[in-house]
Amino acid sequence: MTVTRFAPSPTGNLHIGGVRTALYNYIYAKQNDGKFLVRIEDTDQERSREKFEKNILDGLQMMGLAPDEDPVKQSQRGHLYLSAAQKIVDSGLGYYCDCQPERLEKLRNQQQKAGKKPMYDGKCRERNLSKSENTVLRLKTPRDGEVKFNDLVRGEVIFDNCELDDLILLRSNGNPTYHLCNVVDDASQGVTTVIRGEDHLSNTPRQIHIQEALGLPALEYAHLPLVLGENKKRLSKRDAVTSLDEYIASGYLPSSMVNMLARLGWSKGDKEIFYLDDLIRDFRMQEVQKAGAVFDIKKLDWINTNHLANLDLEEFIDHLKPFLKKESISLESKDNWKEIISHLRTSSPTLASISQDLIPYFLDIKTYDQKSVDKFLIGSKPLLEFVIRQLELIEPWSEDQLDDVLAKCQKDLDLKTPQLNQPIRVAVVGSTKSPSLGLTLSLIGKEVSIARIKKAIELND
RNA sequence: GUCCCGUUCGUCUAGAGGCCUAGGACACCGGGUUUUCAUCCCGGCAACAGGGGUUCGACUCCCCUACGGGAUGCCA
Repeated sequence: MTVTRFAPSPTGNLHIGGVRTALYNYIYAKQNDGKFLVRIEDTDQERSREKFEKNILDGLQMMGLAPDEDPVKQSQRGHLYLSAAQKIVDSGLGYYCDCQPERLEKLRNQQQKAGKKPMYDGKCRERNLSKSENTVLRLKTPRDGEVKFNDLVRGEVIFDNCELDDLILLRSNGNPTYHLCNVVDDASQGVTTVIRGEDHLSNTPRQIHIQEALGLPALEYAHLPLVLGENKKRLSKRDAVTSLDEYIASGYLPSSMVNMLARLGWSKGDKEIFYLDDLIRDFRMQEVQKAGAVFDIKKLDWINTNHLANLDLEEFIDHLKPFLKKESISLESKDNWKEIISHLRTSSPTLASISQDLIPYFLDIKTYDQKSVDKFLIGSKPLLEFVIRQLELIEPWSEDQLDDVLAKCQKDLDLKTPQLNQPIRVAVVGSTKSPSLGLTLSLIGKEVSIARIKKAIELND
């Protein structure tokens, strides 16, 4: 059975690169009727935090990428690594080394200066040292030959063993290193396919050597191209929003994030809108692009617009509610809230900005758009006074009636549509952004509309 | 520095030797939807990194250069 895993280290909040890795792991497992597992790689005690672990797990849950088994934590399986290390020692494939960091650093510098690849020189390889307080355990890496593995996105990948040195398995403090843990855990969790970022490509031959020393079966790999920022560099907190939470807080739907991340580095014909189910059906790891891909927020906006539009009204409102709360908008404060939402739901690409757009329909106008005021409100006093007199007569206050009256005003005043409508619109919603004017006024209601136009007139004085 | 991986419109990509006058999408620009924003529709702009091969023929195969990324840790 195919078993994949997502193995984040809890040293930060779940970031979108991680989400993509998890997503591809999840999809691949589901496509093969396999299992998707999560492993928390928290061996870095300095930087690992419980809250990050929670954030990662919650994030996956939210994205619909829940693991098929309870996540395991490396910090709780120390014995596994130690016994694996012992096995390597016993089989003579590892050795203790007491070379000091200072010596190693000097060595590296020299090698680099000489134009060579920095590598441990194997000084202790045949010294047969036994374990002591400041020895590390190293793996005896084969000196010649090559390592081959199959990569689902790159095909066959080959590394020369002479490029690799004897890596450290156990630190001098006795703790296992990342590579050892990783290999041991993949084996113990029954992982068959390792799907991870391209930054791990050159780690792979090292890990294969550990597998071989432990007599473990070979795995299948897929190294994903990295998610890049606008600067074409690996997406980093420094120059872009990286954490999933922030995207969700801006009002992007989880399904939009899935769609966006899946489409980054992969495509299927002309199709652009995908949901998780579509991906499980259509995605092919072999079709994944080899080069890194830039994360384009504009494309995300467009995708989100589509996903939002595909929601039915009830679902849409459920997603919108937390954002309304942030703006202190309560739907119940208006009888016609359903009507308002259904007309405004496509106003902006994110739930957060839609909520902003909704403010004038539920609360007082918070801010007037200065440009709109300058352009349309200044000098509009006579016009607005005229309009108010007409509006006050309207009964019932319906879109049709409003359209008629507005058309009549336009004729009476001999104005073009925007000349009449824009000042009214700005007076009523604070900007030029709103549905057609008759509809806008009907949604806002007679009393409030007239009050706002009066206020706009005062503003004019 | 060394090793590895990569390189098609601004961005995401299609393209597995002739179907390519290089296709789609986002963005952008212009037009339309009885002249607000958004939506929607129509149209436009725009790319095979460069140089050598191989071949009747190369975006597609090979080599070199350039550029970008990754790895070079007792981090993961």
